[in-house]
Amino acid sequence: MPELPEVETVCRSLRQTVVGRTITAVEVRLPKIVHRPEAEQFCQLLKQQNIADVARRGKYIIIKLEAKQALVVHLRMTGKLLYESCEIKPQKHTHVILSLDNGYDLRYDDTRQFGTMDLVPENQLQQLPGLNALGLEPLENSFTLEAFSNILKGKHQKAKSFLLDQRNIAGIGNIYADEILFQARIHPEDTTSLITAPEDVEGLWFAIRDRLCQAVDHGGSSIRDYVDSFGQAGRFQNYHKVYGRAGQPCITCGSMIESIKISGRSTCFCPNCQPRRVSAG
DNA sequence: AGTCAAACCTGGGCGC
DNA sequence: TGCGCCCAGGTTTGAC
Repeated sequence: MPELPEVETVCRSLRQTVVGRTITAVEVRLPKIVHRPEAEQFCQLLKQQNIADVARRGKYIIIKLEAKQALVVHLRMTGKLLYESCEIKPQKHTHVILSLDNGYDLRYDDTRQFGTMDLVPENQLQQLPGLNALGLEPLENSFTLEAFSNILKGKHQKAKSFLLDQRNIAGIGNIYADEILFQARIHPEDTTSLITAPEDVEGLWFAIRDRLCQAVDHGGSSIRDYVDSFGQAGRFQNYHKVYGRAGQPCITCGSMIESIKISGRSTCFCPNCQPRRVSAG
């Protein structure tokens, strides 16, 4: 479910609610969600800590604590961070509960149990596996056309694989990869080495920012599970042009949207609007 | 270096 | 109603 726009929406909602609060109690109901430290120590270390800030890097949520520790949460497919009254009964898939000092809880809920939590000293964030290998942050000012061109240049991946590879650009998942490639009129199986024309490179760079920004503005996309920390669904699914539209006519040209598999991921595209590039010769 | 399949899990949707 | 199968927004690992 959650890609950059959804994770950003969760972070924004958490900033309104949990920053400044104190964690009064911690309950880990499914220990495997907590990677480090071991669950018992995790609870001990979090208790009585004050929440200083909430940040995002790629698809990671970083809850910063005043004692210079950071709680790093990855939602994977079905994870949710919910801000709920402690009087509401925890659900079947509520795995971690942080009780706050105002009668509310910050709860981690995850049907498929793929998500992770790590509590690390803030100065060791850069060593956390996964977080330490992330590429450019696409909504930051540092994501310039030049920086983007430089990473594109050295790669020989399929365009779709390039966008999904978190070491290149952080935060893009299956939905937005398809939407970005449609806007940039690039075939998902074209290798990045074919994307050399300046207008193509700039078009792709622009599409990345544009699709992600638009999605953030609409509170992300809710396909099945995603909600923000208030339990609110996103609205950007209403603006998807190719994702989930296989067999339906293209919004731009009326051709049938096709669905193929690229490294196991379903990929929707318009064969007319996104023609294959052919290498010279 | 790049690609792919499998693994981690539960639940929804489909065909029979 | 129920069973079996396939599918799902992510990441890591190991094999080719």
